Amino acid sequence: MAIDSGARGPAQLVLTASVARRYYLDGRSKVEIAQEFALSRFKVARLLEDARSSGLVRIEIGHPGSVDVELSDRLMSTLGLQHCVVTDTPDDLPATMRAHLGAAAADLLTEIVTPDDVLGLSWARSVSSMATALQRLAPVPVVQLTGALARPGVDDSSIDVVRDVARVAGGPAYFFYAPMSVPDAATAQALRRQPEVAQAFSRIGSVTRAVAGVGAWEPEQSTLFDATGEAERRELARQGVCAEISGVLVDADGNPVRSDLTERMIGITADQMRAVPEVIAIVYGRAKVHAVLAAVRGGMVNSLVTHSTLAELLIAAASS
Amino acid sequence: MAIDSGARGPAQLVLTASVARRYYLDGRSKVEIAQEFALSRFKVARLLEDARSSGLVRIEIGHPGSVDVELSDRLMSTLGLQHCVVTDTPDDLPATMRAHLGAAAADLLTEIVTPDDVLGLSWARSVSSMATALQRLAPVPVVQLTGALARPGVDDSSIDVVRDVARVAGGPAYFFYAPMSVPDAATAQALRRQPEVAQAFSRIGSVTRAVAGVGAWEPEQSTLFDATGEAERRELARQGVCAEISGVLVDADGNPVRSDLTERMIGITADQMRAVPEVIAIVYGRAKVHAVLAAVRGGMVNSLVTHSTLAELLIAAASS
DNA sequence: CGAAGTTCCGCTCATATGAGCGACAGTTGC
DNA sequence: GCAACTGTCGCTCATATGAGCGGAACTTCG
Repeated sequence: MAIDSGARGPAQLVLTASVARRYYLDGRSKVEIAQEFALSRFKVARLLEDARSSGLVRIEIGHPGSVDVELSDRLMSTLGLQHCVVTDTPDDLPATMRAHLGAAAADLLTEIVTPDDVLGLSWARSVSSMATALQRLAPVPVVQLTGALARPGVDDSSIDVVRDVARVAGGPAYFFYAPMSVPDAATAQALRRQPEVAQAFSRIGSVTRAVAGVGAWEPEQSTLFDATGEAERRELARQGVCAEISGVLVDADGNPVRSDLTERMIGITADQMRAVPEVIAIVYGRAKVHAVLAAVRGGMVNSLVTHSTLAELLIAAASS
Repeated sequence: MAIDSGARGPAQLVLTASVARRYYLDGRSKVEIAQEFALSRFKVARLLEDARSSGLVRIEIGHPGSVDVELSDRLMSTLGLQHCVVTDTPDDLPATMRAHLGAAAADLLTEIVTPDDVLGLSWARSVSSMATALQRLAPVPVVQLTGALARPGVDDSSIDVVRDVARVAGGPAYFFYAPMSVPDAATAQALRRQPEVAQAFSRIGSVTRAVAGVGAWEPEQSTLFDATGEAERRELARQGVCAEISGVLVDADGNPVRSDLTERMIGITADQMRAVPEVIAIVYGRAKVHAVLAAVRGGMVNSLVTHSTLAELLIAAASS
């Protein structure tokens, strides 16, 4: 009936509360409190335990901003991430969410990038949103990790993400104009030999932090999927492709899936991506649960910027 | 602008929250946390300080019942009381408040009275309410401290408070039937020599805990005031009478006021009351602020059972 | 560029604290 | 009446913790 299991009567209750106030709010030591109330310090400790377990003292952790720190923490430890930022952005328009998460990711990047870092950027709309929101960055080199994939009819005007970010940072930019995938391996080979491309690629090994999006191998859930022919999509799906991270395809366990397409891609390879110390993915949408899990399990991604809904789903899926 | 002064970015924020959760909610030690996050224990301590001062960690003390523990604590330390129970009873009908406070006082008494105590009861409606609510009490002697003062037209049917409480306790009752005040000193003298009265009075010195009401020397604020002739009321007011506790009259500083009436009272004296180790007063109503302060200052009362409104007023008045 | 703050960090050492123990009192069941 | 049980208390001793310090990195001026 009574919720307060510890207290036997009002005097006990008030005493416990007094002790708790002095300890938790006034910051006095248990020894001091014990002296003040003529109790043993053990008694004080037991009263405080009672106060905690009976709910007389309630401790809450949270903050007034848009970051759900508790959820971020849980997601971080559940997936073993390096960094994790979960915003409580409502699940409305993709563009809105992208903007929110982009801003959150920009804040994160501003905070964690040091002058010793080398920043890699993949081509994704969420990365572009981040670039837009970015206002300050340590002076680091910025390296383009993949070719661009402009979708017909959609002008993102954001092929210059790398250049923009480098301008904010005040560091050198290693970028190139090339598509993410081409029709045949020979063309890809040729492109990779282009001076700008080759120079950017030569820097990939020294990248210390990268930002990418994660796509699920489904319609509308990956720019690369949408740009790939139907037959090839199906073939790749048959081979177990589950997620696409900056052009790198992995199956549900996070293992890279090699295929014809791999040869025709202009961009970072699976091994190179795994070698980057920190890859931050900006992801949103319920549909991407398994793709994100795959990317994390495969070691492609080790930090996340996402929203509450997906975070909860990820935790649930990872725990089962 | 930002309330969280401590955190410089989302990563810092999430880290601080994680550390705080492990420390405050999971009960891990700072050393453990330091190891887990590869920080020095000092850094952990500083993060926790930040978390506290920035409001990321909020600690509240309160409980779901009717006792306002925080206010009780503050009133207790402000007035230097032994015990204090403040309920958040709304200020409605006096009878309702009396019943609530009576129940609270009964709980308090049940809790703090030990078999070694001797209990003294004064005559007051609030004490009667307490007796009604009392359901359990250590087997102690119960001593009547004053004569009764039945008001014309009000049948309290509670002249037997002492007998009732003693029955609940299972201890001996020392009670008598006599009025609180009589028209002349000689009659008072004679009454005091009555065997029952004398026997009860002889126990007053051994009383260890007493329960009383506190009256303000104003109309409707003291049964004794209302029962006293107008001339005498005024004369006593002129002498500075501010409060009445179980028939004992004190001025605003708590000093006893001796007068004709004193000689004509049947009950405990000021000196005897001050000698009782713990006198618990049950008081309600905004009008009694100064009376209660006087009673406490004079050492007549050293524990209080009251309601939030009066408690706040008492704290405000005592602090000024 | 150099000097004077300013902030952050991790150290030492005295103190505060917790785990676990045995003593003791009150309760229960025979 | 007595024995087992239960809950409370305060102890010891190893560990956790805080106050205050000095050094290093970074800022801010001249």
